[in-house]
Amino acid sequence: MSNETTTPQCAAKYDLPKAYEFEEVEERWYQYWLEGKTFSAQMEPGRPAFSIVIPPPNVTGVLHIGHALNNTLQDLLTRYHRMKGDNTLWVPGTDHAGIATQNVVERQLAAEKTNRHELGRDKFIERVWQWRTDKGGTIIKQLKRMGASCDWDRERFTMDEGLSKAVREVFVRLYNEGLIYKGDYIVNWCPRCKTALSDDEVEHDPTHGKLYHLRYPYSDGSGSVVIATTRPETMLGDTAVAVHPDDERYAGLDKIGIRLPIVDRIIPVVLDHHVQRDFGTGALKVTPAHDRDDYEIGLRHNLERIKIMDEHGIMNENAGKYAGMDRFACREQIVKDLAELGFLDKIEDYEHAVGKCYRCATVVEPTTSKQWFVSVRPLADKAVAAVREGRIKLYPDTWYNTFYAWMDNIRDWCISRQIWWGHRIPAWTCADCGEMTVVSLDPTVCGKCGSSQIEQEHDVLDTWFSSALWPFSTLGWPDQTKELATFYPTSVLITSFDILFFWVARMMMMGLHFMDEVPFHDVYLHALVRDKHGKKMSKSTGNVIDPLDMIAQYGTDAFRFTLTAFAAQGREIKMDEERIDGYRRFINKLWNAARFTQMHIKESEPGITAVTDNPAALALPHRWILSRTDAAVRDVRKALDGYDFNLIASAIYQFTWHEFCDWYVEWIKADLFSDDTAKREQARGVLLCVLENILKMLHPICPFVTEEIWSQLPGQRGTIMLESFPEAKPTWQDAETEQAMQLLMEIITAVRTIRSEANVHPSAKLHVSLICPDPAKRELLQLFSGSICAMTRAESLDIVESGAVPDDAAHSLVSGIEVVVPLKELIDVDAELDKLARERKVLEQDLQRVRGKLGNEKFLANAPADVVEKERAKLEELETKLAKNEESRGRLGTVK
RNA sequence: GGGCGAAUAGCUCAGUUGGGAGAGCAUCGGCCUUACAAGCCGAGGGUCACAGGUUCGAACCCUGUUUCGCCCACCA
Repeated sequence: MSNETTTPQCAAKYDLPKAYEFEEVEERWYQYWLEGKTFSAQMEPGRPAFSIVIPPPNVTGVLHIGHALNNTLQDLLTRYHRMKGDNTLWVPGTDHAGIATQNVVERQLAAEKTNRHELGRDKFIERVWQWRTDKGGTIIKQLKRMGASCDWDRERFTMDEGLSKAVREVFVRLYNEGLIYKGDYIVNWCPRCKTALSDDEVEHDPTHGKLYHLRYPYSDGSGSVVIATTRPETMLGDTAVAVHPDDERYAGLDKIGIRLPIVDRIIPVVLDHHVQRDFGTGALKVTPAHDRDDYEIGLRHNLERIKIMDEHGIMNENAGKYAGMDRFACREQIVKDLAELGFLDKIEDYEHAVGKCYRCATVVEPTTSKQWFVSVRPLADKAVAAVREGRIKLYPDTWYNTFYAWMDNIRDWCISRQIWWGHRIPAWTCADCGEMTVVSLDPTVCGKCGSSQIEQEHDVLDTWFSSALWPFSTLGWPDQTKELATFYPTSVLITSFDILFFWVARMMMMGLHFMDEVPFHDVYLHALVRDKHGKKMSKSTGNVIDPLDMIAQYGTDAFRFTLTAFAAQGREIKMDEERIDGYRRFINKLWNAARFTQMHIKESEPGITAVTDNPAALALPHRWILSRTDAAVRDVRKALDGYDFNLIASAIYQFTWHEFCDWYVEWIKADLFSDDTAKREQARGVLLCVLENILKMLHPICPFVTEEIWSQLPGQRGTIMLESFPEAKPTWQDAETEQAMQLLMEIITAVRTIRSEANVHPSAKLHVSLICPDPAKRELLQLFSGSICAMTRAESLDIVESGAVPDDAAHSLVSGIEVVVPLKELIDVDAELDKLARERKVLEQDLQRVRGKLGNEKFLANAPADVVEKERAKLEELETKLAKNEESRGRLGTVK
């Protein structure tokens, strides 16, 4: 053993065990990387930079398979660019997740038989921070388990001091620009969370409900109109009935009016184009305080807004005798009462979309309330322009249409939330003059009159408000930092498509507005991970795959490889555990290829791979594998640069297993055991070189196993993480060599097929003849007769220019070469005849097609010359094959 | 209602400027062969959803239909 191998690795050199054991390896290497600060970014403004900000998981989160996918893709890009030599930064962090986190802590309090109101606001906030310190680090630990190479010294939290400063700065500036306003509008209200929700935070679930048909009498007693509703309790707040202006059924009704049952209020009939004449009876009850559309109708016709519920979803004093009832209990009661009074026409089963809180699934109640809004139109226009001009690119490109459509219809963004955990709105109202002071530092007096009687807004900001600033707030904005100069705009954002509008679009708006520059150049939107049947994973269905289970069972690398292999653009991901196991086998295969390499190259031999510098001097199989390596490198780089993650995985898999292991390693075994030093040297040098290239290409996907193997290879080695990523090598490209190898491989496969079909035991020695009229090919075959014998386990090999095929031989034709294997009594004549008959059928079909083409004058006239030439060559080959087939059938027929 | 996507081997999917249908897994047969039985060698298997059209030529381009999935939307 050489004593040069004194590199202070994190493990001593050892003979690799027969199977890869990932548990210990993963733990050990992650620690090594952390201690070596290998993930740290440098502040070098000049150098090409690559930066990603993590989509911050909720601080309450635990790693689910979507995180696993998302972070695997980010890590593999980060590692790729780091190896390419870019100054690379991946910013990690978590989101304070207002409602979600508050819910968690409130549940804790409930278990302690108390609640936040008893505790008071300050104590409650303290309690949340405490929770964050104790439990908030879970997902970060899990990301480390995934191998994430984030710059952990730069971990950020949306409630950090720095980020909070950014939030206030943005709020104040937008307010001063008139882009933030406060007003009484209809919003989605969650009676459980007791807060307003933005439109995006409401999910519409198809729900089985009832459609109630209520009869409203005309005020003059001359008749009645039937209206339909799914929420009959809201009739208590009705202030009009609307009909379409052109609806002749109700002509003149607007002059009369309606006597509202139970309430006994006279309400007007208004004419509004919004009403769909063909729905129900074409008459619509209007409750401006509890329905968005009705709210707008109300604005158009100056209708009174009567709120009939409080913030808990309990009927209020305006509900008269129903006051104090829960909204759903009230619904039942009111239907009963209307029925008794004869105002209920009928009840139908009805399936419709019901809006629910995305956090707690409570049915939201549209209601009017005072809220803060962002005027998004001017901000959205900038974002749309940036995307249209190609300054931000979306992958896959199918998202452009959806993006534009959504941005065109965007409504103002309700940013106030009536909870405690979050960034409190920096606005103070003066008790004396009533003016509002909006400043970034807490004021002591009113900005208008100087009074000290000021009180801060109680509401906090929507969580997505701070997330929208993430790409620049994490880099130190509003200060002019080196980080911003070096890493903004970030390179790419990788996220799930379901937060394209929650988050991605808003980052574009804020980034463009405050940095005057896009927040990222590329956006890669990946799919949702579903189960293997394509169903959404959910706890209730019981089809959830827990990433930590997968890691424990198959190892992080196998899991990461699987996620990468599944990540095809525009495809949903149907996760199948069997695939993970398949890729675990792949990693084990690689491990064993490394073991094999290590067996032959134990000691450090600097310069052993120098043989690859002059490929022309190498024997054919070496030239071939180098040419194939070059092709693989080009494929992998292209796929990486285009975010075609599935192609990265398949290119590496295919090359490693089927070209390197199956062909190359098998082929060079004889050389590795040879007495010829030169032969041995070449084989060892190329073997090691190609393995190294594979490890480097694979490292971004499978960081652990590649690092472990790398450290066990001979020579003084640092971490593979900081090696340079393989580049295309034009000197390795060699089409002629690939063609020659192709021919040899086809011959070998032909012999193996004959062998297998005739059921010849592998230990039974064979004699093979090759009839080859082409002198150049004959020379090639002669040169590699040893390899052909070894790969087919043939005892002897004759290569002749011409000759007759013996009666008892199996044979096939490959590229003009006749492969003949005399089988004596081994041959199964019937089976052979069957096979020939099948082959003949195929040949005749092919011939018919080719002759048809070549007989078509239009084809000859219009098709490119090379295509015609190819068809001619094909015709010739098919004719030869058919002739040989006839010959064989005749011969075997006589044997029989 | 509008938009987007998908339909190719038993399953999951490739198939990038239109030119002889591929991979992995599964299945079947044979093998412990100087790294790997977590392996090796070989085989079978497809009317490229359907119907038209363009073209010398279509899995691919166009039109329509069917089925499935997703997103958006103010039919109460």
